[in-house]
Amino acid sequence: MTNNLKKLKQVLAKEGLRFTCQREEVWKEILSSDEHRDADEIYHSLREKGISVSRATVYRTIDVLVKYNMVRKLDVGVGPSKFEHKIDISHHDHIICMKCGKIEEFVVNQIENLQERVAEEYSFKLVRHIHQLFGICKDCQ
Amino acid sequence: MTNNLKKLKQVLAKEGLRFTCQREEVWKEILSSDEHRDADEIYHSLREKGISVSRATVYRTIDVLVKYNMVRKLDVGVGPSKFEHKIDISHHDHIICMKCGKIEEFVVNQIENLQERVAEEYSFKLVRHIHQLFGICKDCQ
DNA sequence: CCTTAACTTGAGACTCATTATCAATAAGGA
DNA sequence: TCCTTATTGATAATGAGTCTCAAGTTAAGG
Repeated sequence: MTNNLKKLKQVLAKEGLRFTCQREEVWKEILSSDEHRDADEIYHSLREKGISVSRATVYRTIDVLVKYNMVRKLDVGVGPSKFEHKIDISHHDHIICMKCGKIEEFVVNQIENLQERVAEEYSFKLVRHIHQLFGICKDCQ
Repeated sequence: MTNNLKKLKQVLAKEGLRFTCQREEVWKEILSSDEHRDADEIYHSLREKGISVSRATVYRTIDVLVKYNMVRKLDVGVGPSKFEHKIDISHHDHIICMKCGKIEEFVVNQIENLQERVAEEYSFKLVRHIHQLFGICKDCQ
């Protein structure tokens, strides 16, 4: 945990930003769960814990965390983006149920490698990717 | 072309919707280009041709076309969604330049197959997928 | 510890893509 | 043609996310 706080400080320093208790709280809140939550859920969770942070600050902090690869932004096709921290989490993509919204994670290394090859082929420097499978889960069929 | 109009009529019938000249014009407009355009671009292109269709109708028509797999919705991460028709177009995914917005298309059959396997593994009935690579293209590096 | 300049915060206004509303209009079956 | 019902379009509403700016904090220098 202290390690992750250090990470936040480093990142803020690198960006020329200050370390504030709000940014610390947002980061700790995101770290505290492995769920996929949207900005508003994170905001309300902080509020319920009696921590006063504004919605704007939640968004602003998440932006930095996403930029430095500490948080992943998940565009689920409808409604607000979801976020998940990437600490001690190995890379994975998502398979999403179009009926109930359930999100499962998957990894196929072969796909990861093929993506790199595609980027090379088109002379792109690959920064990130979105790979989401949408379907109907067992419970909803 | 007549074939594609027939397709529109069939789809509308299946949905219990009426065949109107507005829906016809929107569909023809989308078919007329292989670019990735957003709803507003499609709307304005119709306007410039002297065809009077409202933005609302453009969106409403696209919804149906997307539902019936005649048009693909492309969420490019920032700004409005882009659309492309899927007539006589083989399946492909996209690699997008984060700087200039250039969109290239790619296909890797192996990836397609692996996706099917993932869906099976998680007992999902696969409906669609998003697979987008984001990076910096050669010209922007 | 104080001062100061610069950064950050928060509340709410704002943006912009998309959706909803609803009166007027058009489609298409009887 | 008439009549019922769907559709259209102008515009209002929505909702996620961003911007604004006065007031509050931070931290570097003295």
